[in-house]
Amino acid sequence: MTLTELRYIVAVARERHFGRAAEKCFVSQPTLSVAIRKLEDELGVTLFERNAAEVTVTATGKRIVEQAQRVLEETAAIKELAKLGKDPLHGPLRLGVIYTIAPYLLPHLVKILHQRASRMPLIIEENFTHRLRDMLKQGEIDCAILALPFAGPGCTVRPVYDERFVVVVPRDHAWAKRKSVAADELKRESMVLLGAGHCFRDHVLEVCPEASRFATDAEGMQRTFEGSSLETIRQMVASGVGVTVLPASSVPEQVPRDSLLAYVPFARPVPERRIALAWRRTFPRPQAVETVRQAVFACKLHGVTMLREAPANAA
Amino acid sequence: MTLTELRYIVAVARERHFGRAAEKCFVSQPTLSVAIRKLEDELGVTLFERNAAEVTVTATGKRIVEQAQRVLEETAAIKELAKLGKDPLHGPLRLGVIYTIAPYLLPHLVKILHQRASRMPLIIEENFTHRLRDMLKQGEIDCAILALPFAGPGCTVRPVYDERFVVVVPRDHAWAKRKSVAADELKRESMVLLGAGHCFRDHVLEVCPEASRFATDAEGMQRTFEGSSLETIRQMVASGVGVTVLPASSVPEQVPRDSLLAYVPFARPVPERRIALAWRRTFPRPQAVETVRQAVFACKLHGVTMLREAPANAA
DNA sequence: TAAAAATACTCCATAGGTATTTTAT
DNA sequence: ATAAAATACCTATGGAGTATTTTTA
Repeated sequence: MTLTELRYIVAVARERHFGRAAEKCFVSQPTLSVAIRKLEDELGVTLFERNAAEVTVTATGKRIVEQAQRVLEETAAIKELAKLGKDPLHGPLRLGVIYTIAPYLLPHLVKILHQRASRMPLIIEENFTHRLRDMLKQGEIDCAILALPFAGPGCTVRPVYDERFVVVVPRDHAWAKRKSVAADELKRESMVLLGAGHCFRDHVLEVCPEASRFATDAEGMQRTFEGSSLETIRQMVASGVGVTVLPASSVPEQVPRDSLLAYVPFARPVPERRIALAWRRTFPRPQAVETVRQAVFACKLHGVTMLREAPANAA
Repeated sequence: MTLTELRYIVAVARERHFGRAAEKCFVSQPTLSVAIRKLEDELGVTLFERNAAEVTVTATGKRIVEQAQRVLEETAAIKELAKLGKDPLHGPLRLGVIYTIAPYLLPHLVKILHQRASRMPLIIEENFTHRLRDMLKQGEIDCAILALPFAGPGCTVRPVYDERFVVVVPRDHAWAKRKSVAADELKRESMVLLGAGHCFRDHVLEVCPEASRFATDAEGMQRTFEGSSLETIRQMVASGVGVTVLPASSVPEQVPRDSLLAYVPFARPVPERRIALAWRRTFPRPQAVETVRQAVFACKLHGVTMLREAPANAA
């Protein structure tokens, strides 16, 4: 049984005439006759009664023709689905973002993408880098925004921006009024770090290797603390537990007068992290990804350098 | 797009592996790859993301695969319908019967067919011969029981029984006690005939050509009357309008003691009509028709001679 | 290196064409 | 005699095969 044969029997049932039905199907009359005979043989049923005068549909034929019409309608729906699927900016895009980027980038990104690709809603997955890598591989998300270094199997990775780190201290801290702080000054301070699993924790430890979970001071007092999110850490610093380092995008543009916190730039060389967009090489909507990339470039973030002319691939 | 291709994509979506999917479809892996590539090209959409590691279904692919499954289910229903349609004794049979046979034959016939082919309900059409011929031609009925002569275009006609005619007179008529009446005796009587269109009217007029709508007696009194059905005629005779001729099957087996009518056989040669079963030569359920024919033979009708060994075709 | 899909090619089944015959009115 | 479907026969597309290559983890 073929879809063509079904189209033929529907045409014959409609026209009640092999010749005219053949015309409607843009085939010759013998082609139609043979095809219908073939289908009748296969089904073991006579669908049409042929008369020199006219063609009539048998009772079984009528039922089968109706069913054939249903089949053809359903196949037409496939073509419709395909047509919709052709527009790469149509249909949801599943975007993964690491915890230390999501709350600060997404408000900008979502707004821009909503303007530029309104028919492409974002399904957002906030998670750790390693989890995003797995989800990319499994096809649970389509692309991800995360920090380098990153290597996903079968993934293309393109850097999108560099983000400077900023020192955060309590308002009454000695550094609060300083123009800058050097990285190695941090080792004398009590520090608040993100918990394990966050790549940003590792970045900060690179800047300040002396901090670690069980670091203590000369008197044996604990001097490194952990928070589960950047916002938690910020609150801990505000309450005087210690100092910390945050990515620039998480720093408010205007620090309120009554803020308990002060944000101090690093002295050169300013530590920073490189943020990238990653997606499966095989993901069939590269234009959707490119649209996201361009939207990231359009985000207005302080302390961030967009990498518009980035080289092809980077890892 | 072919049904085969749809089967392929459903298999790949299920197995998430071209090789295994190919096995399930009993084809080689390249065959499957090529077919799916072809469908993707035709639809202009990527259905699957291929990885060395694994195959994942795209968002559009998922929708299309679901729709493909629906198509395949509907095609399976076609096969089911065909299977049902294969049994010639399954599904209704549309049977036409002329007015002067239906009320007397059908009670027997329906009972027998209900026993012999319970899955073949009869759709009964009671009408004039000429109307039944048209309906046969149009495929509005499948076969018909009627009186010869009959010629339908594209029809096979087989005689099934001969039915004697019987004279019917009022109880107090001079012939009421006679053993027989000769046909030419009728011309002296007032007669009640069926209305125009009934073939039985013509049969009776062959027996008694002197009767006609405007026949009058010596004094110019009307002597031919018409009724619209055999039962109406019977009542008119009972009320004393005249005599009539009925087919034997319409004569009650037991005449009630208080009947106002008497039934008198014809003297030889007994006039009779030949009843036949007719159907379109192209009707695809000859066994259904044969079943009806055999069922007619099994009917117990008085004054009727079944033609079991009838010759092939007769007109 | 190994596993999987893609490619190259070959073959044959069959869908479709044209010309003709059969059939029924 | 005519109109319509069936049949005969031919062609070419493309579906399916095997062997091989490419790809990527």
